[in-house]
Amino acid sequence: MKPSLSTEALAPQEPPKPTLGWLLATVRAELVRAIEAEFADKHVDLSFTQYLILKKSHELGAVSATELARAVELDGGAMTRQLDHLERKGYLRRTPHAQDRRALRIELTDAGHTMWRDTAHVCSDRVMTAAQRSLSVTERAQLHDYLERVLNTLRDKH
Amino acid sequence: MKPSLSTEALAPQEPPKPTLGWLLATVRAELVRAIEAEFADKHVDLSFTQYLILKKSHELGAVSATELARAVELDGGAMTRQLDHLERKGYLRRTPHAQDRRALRIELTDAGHTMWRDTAHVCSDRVMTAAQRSLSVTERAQLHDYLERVLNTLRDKH
DNA sequence: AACATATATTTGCCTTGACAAATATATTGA
DNA sequence: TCAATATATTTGTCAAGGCAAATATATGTT
Repeated sequence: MKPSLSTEALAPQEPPKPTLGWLLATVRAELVRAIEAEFADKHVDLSFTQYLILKKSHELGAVSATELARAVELDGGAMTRQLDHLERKGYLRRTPHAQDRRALRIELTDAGHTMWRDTAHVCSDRVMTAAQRSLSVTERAQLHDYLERVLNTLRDKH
Repeated sequence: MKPSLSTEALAPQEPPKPTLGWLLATVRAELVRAIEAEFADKHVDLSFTQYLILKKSHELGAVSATELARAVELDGGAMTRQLDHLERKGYLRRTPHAQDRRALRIELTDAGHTMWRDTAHVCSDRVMTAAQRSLSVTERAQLHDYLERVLNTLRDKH
């Protein structure tokens, strides 16, 4: 490689000095990457967002698109498009709501339930468990607690 | 609001049950939002990504676009476009590299240095400090440590 | 009932970033 | 030197998500 352009000598410093912000972004990105890699490995055709939608759909049962969007914190427009994808893949279906003709009833198909229980859920669980294996139970609880406190501070609920 | 479509009664459960993944995503998103809000408040016309570029540019001095892209972990193509923006705003400049005619030398202008030191840096510092105010020094170190360990596990070092 | 307002979904537009192709220049090896 | 290969930057294309407008339907008010 050419001599560096930098005015200062620079060490190999690959991690750009782990600030809290950098750590949060990087750990999150690695988790998403790992889960998507696990999906690819098991020939599961799901993006991370689609995985979140299946998960919430399984948790909540039949709900409207708007409720689902709120639950996964996704924009309504984006939700419409992801529902298109997931419907085309056969994992969920849109049914008209019986009382409210504006609304839909989004629910997993049998294939969707099976995919969730037997595959997607297993993949993500394996990754999340593996990711935390170097932390003791106490440390996991502390990590959780610290992050919640930072979040509460940011949202100003002291 | 209409009666819920859900098959189960659902409590107001606004936080969708804070998993580690959710906490990471949410804390990070809130930090970015808070910093951008602080910028808007101080009439600083910078996106979060642009802020990262100015920061690295200040840290590293004159470097090539590729080095800068690696440093902020941004795609090369995306970097080109952000450099366009930042150049148009007058915060940095592209100079041809003396020895390598393929490469550029990216460096802050005087306006860029001033913006960084007197404004952007101050805004982000205030936010990051405030965010962590509910954690003791020890707890901050632990949070840092736990996140690094999770990251190392994910990247499979040791 | 008629009207104003609120909500559910869809669609269009915009920005962002990843990825790959294109172009220009460097470097290495025969 | 010439060819093969590697690198720096730019550009095109694509998918994703945010936001706002459009459409359909509900709800509340007079």
